Amino acid sequence: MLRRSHTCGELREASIGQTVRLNGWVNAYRGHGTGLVFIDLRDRFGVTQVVFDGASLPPDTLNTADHLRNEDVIAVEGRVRARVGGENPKLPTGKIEIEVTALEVLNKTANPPFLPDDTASGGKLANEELRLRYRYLDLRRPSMQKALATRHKVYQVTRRYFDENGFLEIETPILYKSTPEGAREFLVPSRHVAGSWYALPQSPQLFKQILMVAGCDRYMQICRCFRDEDPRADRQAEFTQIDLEMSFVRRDDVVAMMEGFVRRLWKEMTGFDVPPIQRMSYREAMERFGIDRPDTRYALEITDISDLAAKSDVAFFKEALAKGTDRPKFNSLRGVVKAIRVPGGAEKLTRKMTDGYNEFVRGFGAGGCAVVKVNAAGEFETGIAKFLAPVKDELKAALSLQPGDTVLFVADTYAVCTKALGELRQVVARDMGVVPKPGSEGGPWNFLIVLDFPMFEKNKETGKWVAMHHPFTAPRDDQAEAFVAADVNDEVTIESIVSAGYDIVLNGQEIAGGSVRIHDPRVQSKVFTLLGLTPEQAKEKFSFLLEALQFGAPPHAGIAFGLDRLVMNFLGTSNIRDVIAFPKTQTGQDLMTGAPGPVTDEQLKDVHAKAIRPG
RNA sequence: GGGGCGGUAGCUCAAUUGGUUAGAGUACCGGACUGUCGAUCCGGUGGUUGCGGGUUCGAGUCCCGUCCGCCUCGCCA
Repeated sequence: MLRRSHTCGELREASIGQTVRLNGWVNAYRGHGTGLVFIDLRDRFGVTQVVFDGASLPPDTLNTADHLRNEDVIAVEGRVRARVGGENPKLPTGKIEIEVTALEVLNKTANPPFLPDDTASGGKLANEELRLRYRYLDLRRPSMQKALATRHKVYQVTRRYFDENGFLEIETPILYKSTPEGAREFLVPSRHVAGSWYALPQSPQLFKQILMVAGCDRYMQICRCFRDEDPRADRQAEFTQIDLEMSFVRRDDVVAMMEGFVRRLWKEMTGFDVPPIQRMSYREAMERFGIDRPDTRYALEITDISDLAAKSDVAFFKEALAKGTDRPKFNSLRGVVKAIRVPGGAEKLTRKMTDGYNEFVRGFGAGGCAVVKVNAAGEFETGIAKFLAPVKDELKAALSLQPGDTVLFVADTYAVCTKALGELRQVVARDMGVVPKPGSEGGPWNFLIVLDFPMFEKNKETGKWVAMHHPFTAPRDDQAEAFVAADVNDEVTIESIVSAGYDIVLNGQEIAGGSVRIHDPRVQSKVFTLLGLTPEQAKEKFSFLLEALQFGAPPHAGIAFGLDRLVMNFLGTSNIRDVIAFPKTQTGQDLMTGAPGPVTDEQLKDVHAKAIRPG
């Protein structure tokens, strides 16, 4: 075999005159069969034009070259020369070509179902189902190669940064014990212990805390996590986290370490200098943006106008406000009226759009979305305009309204209003065209650290308290004593306790989350009590961790980044499958391998399991 | 589990209100062609319209069921 002396991406004018050998795939064929054939030869590193000239080649070589087709694998030997027919500015190698003296066909291809060409004739990629079926062909596309390389670089920067900061990379088990709260788990039957099962980890949470007890001081891992829940565009059942934990630290130490990581990562991946990241409390995020991961690249903030609404003549405002004043904060059934001012919305938001908003907020349980426009004269128009007359001036002042604005109102309980407007805000932002393009080209990177989450929230159906992060999340340092002292039936106080948890939000997307962990047994037992776990039940579920925490656990805290989402941001894609080499579909299938697939009765017998086949 | 969109040649798509033999580009095969770079020109092969059923004189088109893919709600401590 003619083994390569160079890759297909590296030859330049400086190499003119050299004899070289290239290996690669035929990316394009342009033939003048009787005497001249051009082949664009491709590998992971680039494309180089090679020329077969009938004037200087044996006829059979020219004939073989004339029958080369896309995706054939070949080796050529030849001389580098300046392009005779003019440069191709589209290629980095576009100033040179290889005048072939020898050709070896390493492997002819079957006719491929589609070509791995980002700029395919017709301009469109084959549909994703087909691309997943033939993943190895799709991965040959330069943009997919770039995605793999980008992901690789994220691994390298990550390992370097944490190594420099004294972290040990430690692997934790994939075959793990089921801990049934949280996400649904994938299960693996045990052969040795009949009737017992492993679970695949949702995250290495408990192990990394144990590693702190074990004196590892600082741990990191780029680890696979498994959650058997329905996927989304940015979510797969099998995904990758950058997982860490630190000893002898408090909240701000971890947050600072994370901020340093983000700054390093963005600098190395994009050249962007991340400015100091703003902090925002959960409460403020919910009040101003209606969501715990606000996209702060645009305004469109939410304003509570309950007081003014009470003085208006809008019947459904008053109905909503009458819904109760029972509890003052999160998850509240208190009736409120909230509004979003949309600058310039009067012109841009069509009736069809605003009708759509009405439907949209109903999906979150709201009765509807009222729309009022501010005309050139500064007067309210459409919908409920005349019923707002009594508070017209106050409302204009409260929302800083200008001619040409549209105002969107939702009236319902605090919880429903907040959720509905928080989601609606994002739709309106897209409709108004105020969302900058994400990705490394053009759009700003807008980071936010969200702090002071409530420790607990009420489950809507059961009415029971659930941990907002997880049961080992500590209260904020200044809240611990109040928490220990609090009456478990005092809902207002319990709800007001904030945790030492933190999320990092990028352009409205949660890219990392973590917390200081509980190392005080009094606090831990109070948490279990609130969650409705008896000491026996808690021990049953988390025995090894609780036991470990008794033997000199250092104060510790950690965080995990969603690696897939980081890579998505660097590539500017909203499709998580673009950043995973072998992703799964919405039903968790791998279209290339056919997983999941059947197993034999013998295999099942070995693991003491029996399949229930639908039928 | 719910909602939405989609499935027609290897691929990307078209096909009028239900109407004759389901078309185009591309790929592939054959031919022509010595400076192309989405090469060009000529010719050809290629179809269980995802699958099953129904309505109809007649179904790619309408109806029911089902499978697959994508988006989304629930879910994801």
